[in-house]
Amino acid sequence: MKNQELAKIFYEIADYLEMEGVAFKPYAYRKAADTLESLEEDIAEIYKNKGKKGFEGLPGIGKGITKAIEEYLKTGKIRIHQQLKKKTPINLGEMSAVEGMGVKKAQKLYQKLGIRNLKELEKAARAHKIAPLFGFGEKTEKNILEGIKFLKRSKGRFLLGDILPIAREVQSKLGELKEVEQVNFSGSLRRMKETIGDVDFLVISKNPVKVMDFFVSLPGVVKIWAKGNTKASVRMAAGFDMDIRVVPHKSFGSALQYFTGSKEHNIATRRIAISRGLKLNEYGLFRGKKLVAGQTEEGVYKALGMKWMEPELRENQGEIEAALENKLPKIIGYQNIQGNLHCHSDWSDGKQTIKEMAVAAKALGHEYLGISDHAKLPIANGLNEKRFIRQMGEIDKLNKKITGIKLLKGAEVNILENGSLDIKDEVLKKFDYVIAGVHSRFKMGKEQMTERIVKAMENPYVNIIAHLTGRKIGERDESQIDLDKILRAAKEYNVILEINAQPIRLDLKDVNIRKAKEAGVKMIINTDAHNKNHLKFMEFGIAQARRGWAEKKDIINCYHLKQLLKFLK
DNA sequence: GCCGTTTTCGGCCCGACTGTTTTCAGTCG
Repeated sequence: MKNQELAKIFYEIADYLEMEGVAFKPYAYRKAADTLESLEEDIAEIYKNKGKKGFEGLPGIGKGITKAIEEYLKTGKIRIHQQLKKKTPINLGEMSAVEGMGVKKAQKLYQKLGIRNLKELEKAARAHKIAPLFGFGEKTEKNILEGIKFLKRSKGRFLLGDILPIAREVQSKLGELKEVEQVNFSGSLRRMKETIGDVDFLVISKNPVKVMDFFVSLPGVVKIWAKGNTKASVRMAAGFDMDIRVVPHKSFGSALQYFTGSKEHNIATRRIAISRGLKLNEYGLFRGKKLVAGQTEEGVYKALGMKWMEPELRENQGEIEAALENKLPKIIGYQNIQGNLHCHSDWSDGKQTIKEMAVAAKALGHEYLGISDHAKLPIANGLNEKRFIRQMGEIDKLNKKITGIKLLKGAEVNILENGSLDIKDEVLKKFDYVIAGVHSRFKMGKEQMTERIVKAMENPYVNIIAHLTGRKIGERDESQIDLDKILRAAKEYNVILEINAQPIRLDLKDVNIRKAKEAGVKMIINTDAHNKNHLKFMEFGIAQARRGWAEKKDIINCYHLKQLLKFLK
C-alpha cells in the first residue's frame, strides 16, 4: 500500500516548504497527506484501474498533487521532494520531535553547525555550540537538552484506559480548589479517542494565577514546559503532558468547543463561521467585535446552524454536514448497556469465580452476564467439552441461588487455521450462545484470514465473532482481512461482531464500527473481563461505538434479557 | 497547491507563551 509512503513524503515536503517560508503550500500538501492517510483503497490500485481520473473528488488532491502522485507511482520518487531534501539533508521528523524545535530552528542549526539529526543536536548542545548562535541563547540550548532527555523517555501516545483514570483524579483535585468554578477535560480525551497524546484541562476561574500555581505543583509533575497567566503545560512522571487553560465564564462554551477539537473539526467549524461573516476562536463566536455566542457549546453550534454534537463525533468525518442537515445520529449512550456476554472466570484464565463475577456485574447494574471461558487454549487453561458440560451445571445451580442478575452459558472457542472450531457441534448447541475468535496465526494472508473467519461464521452455532482483527494497540498489528466480505457474511449468517472493550484492543475500532453499522450488521460491546475490575472497561467499548456512530439499535447488549435471548435464538 | 452557498481569483483557522533579534518570529495546540 503506497498511501502511507506518499503521505509521509507530502508531510515532509510541507515541512520543507514551511522551512523555506513558502506560504499556504504547506497546508495544501498536508491536506493531501491527510486524505491519503485516511484513504481506504490503495492509491496505486486506483491509478491502475482508472488512471488519474480516479483521483478526482479526493479532497485536497488537484492538478499539482495528482502529477506528484503519478510521478511517485511511476518512478518511486518525487523530484521536488528530492531537491528539497538535498538542500537541507536532515532528519526533520527526529529533530522536530524535540519540544520547542521546529523547522526554522532545525534549518538554522543545519546551516550554521551542520546538524542533521538528534545525535548531532545533542552533541552540539552539550558542547555549548548552540547558545552563541544568533537567535538562540542559553535557555534555548538548555531546553533542547531537556527536550531530548524527555523525548528519550516518552512513550508517544497512551491508552485511553490508562489516562482517563489519572485525568479524572486531577480533575477532581482541581475541582476542590475554591478558586475553581468549573473544570472539564477536553481534547482527544473528551473525544474518547483510543490513544491520547496529552491531557487538556479547561477551567473557569476568576483567579487564574492561583490555579496555574496549583497545577504546576501537582504531584507527578517533572517539568514545566510553559506557565503563563491563563495557560500552562507540564510533563508528568508517567511520560505524558498535561495542559491547562483558564477562561472566563462567558467564553467557556467556545473554549470547550475549541479545545475539544479535533483540529480538523475546528478548522471546518471556523470555515463555516467565516462563510457566515463570523469569527470563531476560544473566546467566542464574533460578528465584528460583538460576541454572538460563547457561554455554551450548544450556543456556538446553534449560531453556526448546527445542533450540538457529541464530542466522540467531532473528527470531521461527516458530522458537520450531518449537523447542518439536522441528520446527526442518535448515538448509543453510556447508560444504555444491559449486560455483557464476554468474560472469563477461574475455570480458564480469569481471576475470579463465576459467582464473584456475577456479583460484580450486578453491582454495575447489569441484568445479565454471559460466562465465556476459553476453549482448549493451553496457555489460558482452556476448557474441553467435558469441562464445559460440568461448568454449565454449575451455572444452572448459581442461577437458582443468585438474584438480580441472570448468568448465561457461553464459550469463547477458537477459530482454527482452517476455519473450523475446536469444540464439537454437539456441545456448541448446548450453550446459550457461542463466541468464536482467532487466537493464533494472526499474520496469515488477507484472503486466507478472511476465508478462515467466514467459515467460522457459517457454523450455525456461532453467534459472535470476538476481536475481529486481533490488534493490540501499540503491540500487535491488525490481521489483514477483507472487511466488506466479512460484513456481507455477518449479515447473511446473522452473526454479531464484537466491539471488544479492553483498552488495548478496542476491536472493532471506530471506522470499522461505522462500516458495520452502514452494512446493517449487529454488534455487541463486550468487556472480555479476566477479573471483576475489567467489567468497568465497558465504558471504553461504548466510547468506541459512539465514535463509530453506532446507535442503540445496532448494539445487541442494549437489549433487555428477553429480547436478547430471542435474538440469539 | 487547492478550492468555490461571496468567489475560476483571492483567499487559505486562530491565539498564547517563550526567548531573544527589545518588537516579534517561532512553536505549539
